[in-house]
Amino acid sequence: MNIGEVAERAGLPAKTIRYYEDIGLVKPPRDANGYRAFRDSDLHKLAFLARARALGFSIEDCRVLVGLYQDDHRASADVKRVAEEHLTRIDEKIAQLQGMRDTLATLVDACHGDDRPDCPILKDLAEGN
Amino acid sequence: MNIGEVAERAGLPAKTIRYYEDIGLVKPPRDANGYRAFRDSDLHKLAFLARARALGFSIEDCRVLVGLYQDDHRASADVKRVAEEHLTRIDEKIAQLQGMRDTLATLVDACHGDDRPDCPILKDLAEGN
DNA sequence: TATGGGGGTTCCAGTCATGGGAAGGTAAAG
DNA sequence: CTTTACCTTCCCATGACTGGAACCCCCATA
Repeated sequence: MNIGEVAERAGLPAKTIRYYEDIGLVKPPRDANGYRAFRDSDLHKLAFLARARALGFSIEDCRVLVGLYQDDHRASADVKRVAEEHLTRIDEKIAQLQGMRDTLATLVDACHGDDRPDCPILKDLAEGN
Repeated sequence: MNIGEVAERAGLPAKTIRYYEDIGLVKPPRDANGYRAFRDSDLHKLAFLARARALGFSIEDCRVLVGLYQDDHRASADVKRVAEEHLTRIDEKIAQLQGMRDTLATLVDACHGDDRPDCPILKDLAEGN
């Protein structure tokens, strides 16, 4: 398989796949013409990566997860720990965004949004209450 | 005021303030020795920027907001529009994270987390359901 | 046999909003 | 005078790509 087909099937841009090779996540062999010759196992791994990334795992987390995936003697506890830590980070991020959202929504609500200059949004940013 | 004091009072790292000057957000004059000599208005603007950034506005949004803030003839509608667009982006981001969170929480829940290799998390990543 | 199109390749630069650290000048304190 | 604490500029790194240039390769058609 060439990179185009793999990109299509894994749901990743070709650029991203080249990048993943660059950082050692996949190691497809090369054809005589220099083209990457992806095996089924490479495609499989890339699809795995695509899904892990879609769940927000960092590249380094992905590296760990792929390692665990390929290790028949892994302990599911190790996988779970990685996932739990990621879940915690996501929760923190959501909480942070939610805080912004609430403040922002209050301000937007308080703003008339007409052609006059008075604006509680700017007032808040300027004075910080 | 030197950069250290301004950093302290605006709640921004000195590095960040230098960066903001670099991209034209603030333009403090210089003393004879080359030190930045911040005026009250610079401090005020930097505090404004710090709060806008804390609400998640991008640097470009901040540039617009500062411009509106300094324009006595602004229409509050213009401010409100910027804030509403930002609010929408935040809501999208929260929804996206919430989706990840839910999937992840389900998977974590389903994983025994013991020393055996069977793991629904990896299974999901590998097969994608 | 040219030529055109649609693959593929590498390499370099840019994104966003900083942060780290080096190398050096300056000011305040003891 | 020396130490210490600032300040300056400059360049590199981050994460995870994305865009683009310049070039190679394979196949089909006129």
